[in-house]
Amino acid sequence: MHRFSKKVSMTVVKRLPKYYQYLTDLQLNDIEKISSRELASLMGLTASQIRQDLNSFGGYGQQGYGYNVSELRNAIKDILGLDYEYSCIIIGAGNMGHAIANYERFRREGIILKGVFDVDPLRIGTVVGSVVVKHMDELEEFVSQNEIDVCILCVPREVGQQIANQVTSFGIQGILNFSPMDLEVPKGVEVENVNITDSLFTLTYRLKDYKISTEDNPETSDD
Amino acid sequence: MHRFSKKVSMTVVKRLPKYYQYLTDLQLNDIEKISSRELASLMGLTASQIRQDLNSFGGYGQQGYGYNVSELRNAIKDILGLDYEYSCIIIGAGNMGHAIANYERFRREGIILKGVFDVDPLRIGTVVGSVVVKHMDELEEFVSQNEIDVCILCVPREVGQQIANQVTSFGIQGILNFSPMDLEVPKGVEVENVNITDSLFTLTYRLKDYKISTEDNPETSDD
DNA sequence: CTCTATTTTATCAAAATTTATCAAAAAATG
DNA sequence: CATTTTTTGATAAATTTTGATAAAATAGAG
Repeated sequence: MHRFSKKVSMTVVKRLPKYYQYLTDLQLNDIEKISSRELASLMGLTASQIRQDLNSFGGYGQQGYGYNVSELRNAIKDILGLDYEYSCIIIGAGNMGHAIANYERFRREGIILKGVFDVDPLRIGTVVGSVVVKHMDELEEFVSQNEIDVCILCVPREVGQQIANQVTSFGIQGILNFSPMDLEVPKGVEVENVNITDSLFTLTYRLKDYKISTEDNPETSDD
Repeated sequence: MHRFSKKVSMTVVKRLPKYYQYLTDLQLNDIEKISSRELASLMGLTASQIRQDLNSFGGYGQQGYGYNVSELRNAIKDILGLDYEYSCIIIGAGNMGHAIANYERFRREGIILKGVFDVDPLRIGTVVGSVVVKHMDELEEFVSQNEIDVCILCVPREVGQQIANQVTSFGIQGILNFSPMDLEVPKGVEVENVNITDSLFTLTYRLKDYKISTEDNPETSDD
């Protein structure tokens, strides 16, 4: 099996969830096969890129036919690691923590919420997404008794790094980081950032850009 | 006047918010100047890339000195369009809508929340992030009376496209989309997606990847 | 005021990514 | 059953992005 023989670039990996999403939709609509050309038009990519992307994991397509939707979907599901069930905890039971805890999609794909932690006495003991919020003091013992794969960090910037230090020292290897900052983590720990502010700012950039390029005479003078 | 003469790639633009963040932190720590080498080490980039990135907007640095922190920060702030005040509305007053509405950082950078809309009778009339939730039926009139730059979409997948159609037909040009789907929008409308599921899945990919690659070969790579 | 150490800017080379092309395989057609 | 059409996978070409370095400019020391 050559599937994991050569390293696939992160550029390609970042597109995989989108493939997975579209294939899931196609399957839900009882569509059995799809060609790279059709999928490209659907997703707004080039057919060539799709073939190249998919082929970096193995030959899932068939010449003259295309790709079998459910087969390809299953393959990508496995490639994304979704054939495995992940245990996760959420740290920070604020609005963002709530939002994630109640995100149905995560559970459906096998990401199981095992605990929610906070330091605010008003939050501790309340139920968030079917689990009872515990105090951070209980985190270490909890992690030692439950194998936790992923920590979803929804805490303020000021404490993000400190909590990341804690959870990694307890052995957690994956962090989905909603705190608006970069984290320094030990080798072997994977961090994926969701930086809402950064996203908003690229939007404002594009809005401004559009305004300027559509104005005839920009009078931008600063010195 | 070469500043807006050649188009800057999205790859570079996506790094700007991060520069802005780091420069803000430096300024807060009363650091007046910084060289590309220092900033590179701080941010985990190469000095060369930083120089190239910054120079694509203009000569903010000074040879033999480096970059003046507050000057560069202001420049990037303007480049990101943050010299302008944006009016925004949130559609969907669920947990995610709440989370965004209470995000202090947005207001601080000049993104002003003007309204929150939903269809759930239980939510209408409640206060979210200092504004009262209105029914979607009031959206059109509200938008016509208040110039709204950005719509933050926090609604379920099923209604995302339909609501995007509405808001764009009312003249809104920018959408920050938290609904887990791609949106089709008229030309001139800018959409920035924040897809939490996609982020989680790239994390699970990397977790699995790491597991597999360390089973036989305990060599690790860093970026 | 001159000299040296820094550090940007501009340029070029290298690496990575995307797109295009095409032979080979499979399916569809008649 | 031969022929045409479709479509992949592989390779090549084009484009974009990154990294390295020489040239130019500045600060600071003496």
